[in-house]
Amino acid sequence: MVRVRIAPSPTGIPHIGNTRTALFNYLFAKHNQGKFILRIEDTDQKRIVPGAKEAIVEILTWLGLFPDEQYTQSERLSLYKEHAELLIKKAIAYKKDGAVWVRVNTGAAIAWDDAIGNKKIQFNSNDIEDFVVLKSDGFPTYHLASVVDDHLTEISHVIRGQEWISSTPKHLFLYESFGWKPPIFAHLPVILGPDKAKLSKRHGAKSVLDYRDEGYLKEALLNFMVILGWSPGGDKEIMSMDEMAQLFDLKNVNTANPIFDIGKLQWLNGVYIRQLGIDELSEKIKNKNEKLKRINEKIFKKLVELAQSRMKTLNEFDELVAPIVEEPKVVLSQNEKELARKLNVGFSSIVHWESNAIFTTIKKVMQEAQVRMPVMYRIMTGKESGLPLPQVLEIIGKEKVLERLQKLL
RNA sequence: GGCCCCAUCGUCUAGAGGCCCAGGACAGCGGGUUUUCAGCCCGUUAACAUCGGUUCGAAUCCGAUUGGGGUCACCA
Repeated sequence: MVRVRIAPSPTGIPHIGNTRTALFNYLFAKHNQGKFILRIEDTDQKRIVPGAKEAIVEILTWLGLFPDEQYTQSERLSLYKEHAELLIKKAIAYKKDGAVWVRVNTGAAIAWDDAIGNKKIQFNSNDIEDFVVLKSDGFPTYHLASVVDDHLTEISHVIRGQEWISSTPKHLFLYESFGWKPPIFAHLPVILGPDKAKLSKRHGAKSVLDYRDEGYLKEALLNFMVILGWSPGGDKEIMSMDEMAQLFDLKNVNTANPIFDIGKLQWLNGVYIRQLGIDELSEKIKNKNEKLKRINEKIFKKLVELAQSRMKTLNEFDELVAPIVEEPKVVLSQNEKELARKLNVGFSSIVHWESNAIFTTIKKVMQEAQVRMPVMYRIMTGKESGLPLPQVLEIIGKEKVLERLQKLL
């Protein structure tokens, strides 16, 4: 029975790195009809950040990574204490300054077969220093708590970041000391920033909640994270969660550290936005911006249709629609004023105000003055590009359009 | 620095000895469609870190070098 776990500590809001580890664990569990377990590692009281635990759950919920079981280490303190005492009894651990330390046997090599890259990793136990298992405040350290919990909850595979490789010998030593069979370890390469340094706040280390708030779709984020360091082989890269779970295998997780590339995420987000139906997309956009709920439903959908292929994130809708929702600030040159005057005359004579007629007028003015569309855009919206102009003007309405032109002259 | 991990286009990757003078995707560049910008379609630039082995044959196996990363807490 496959049982995996993620073990976040509530000391911050999960970023792409942590979350990708969660995803890989989840996919591995689903692929093998196993269990996906969430364990909150709140054993460092000083570093706990209020709200972090809630954020972890919120992110997992948003992404659909629902845990089958959940544990919290601060509720299991007696368990760790018991086991620390057991180690003392076995003369493997000793007390010093109120803490319980473990001395690793010297002499023997400590090795395991890592599931990533399918290779053997070996340490010399002489290189491993004594370490604390129970702190003087009575809380366990990660080393003790995770080993005890992984064993007690029958974790079969520990899939975690590569930063844990150097403490794995300690864990293995603990397993051996307790007489327990260790799980299979799989150490995932860490995600690097564009500067090839560890992911920092400036780029990908933003909280996953930030990406959601910026208008990224969970499907895009999930797809992005899964192809960062994993490939099903061949050319496939757009996948639904079900496909990922079906295809996922630790065997083809890459051994090298991938670099976070926001451009690919943006592209993927665009792909998923374009895949959405208009109703669904409208709903998502409205949920992000209350103000938009005031716009007439029919017009709103029309705007969504026009904007769909032009958005990389949901939030970009606001900017695309700005020239319609609010009066743009435009200052025109003499030449542009002349064109505005011509547009004014042309538009005034349109009886049935709709995009085709509007466009005919715009084209006429452009032809006469030998100018191109960006000029027209600037006059009407203050920007040189945007949603299709005739449609935009149709939506704004004849009266309002003429009013705007009036002011420009 | 010690220990450990890693190394294919700028980026994500395919590739598990001959199918590879290395394929796909993003980005870039060029063109087409056109109502600007997108989108869509077509084309294009660009990589096996280096040096030694092994082999009839190496991106693929081995070693060294170089480079990058991780870790060295009563943090996880």
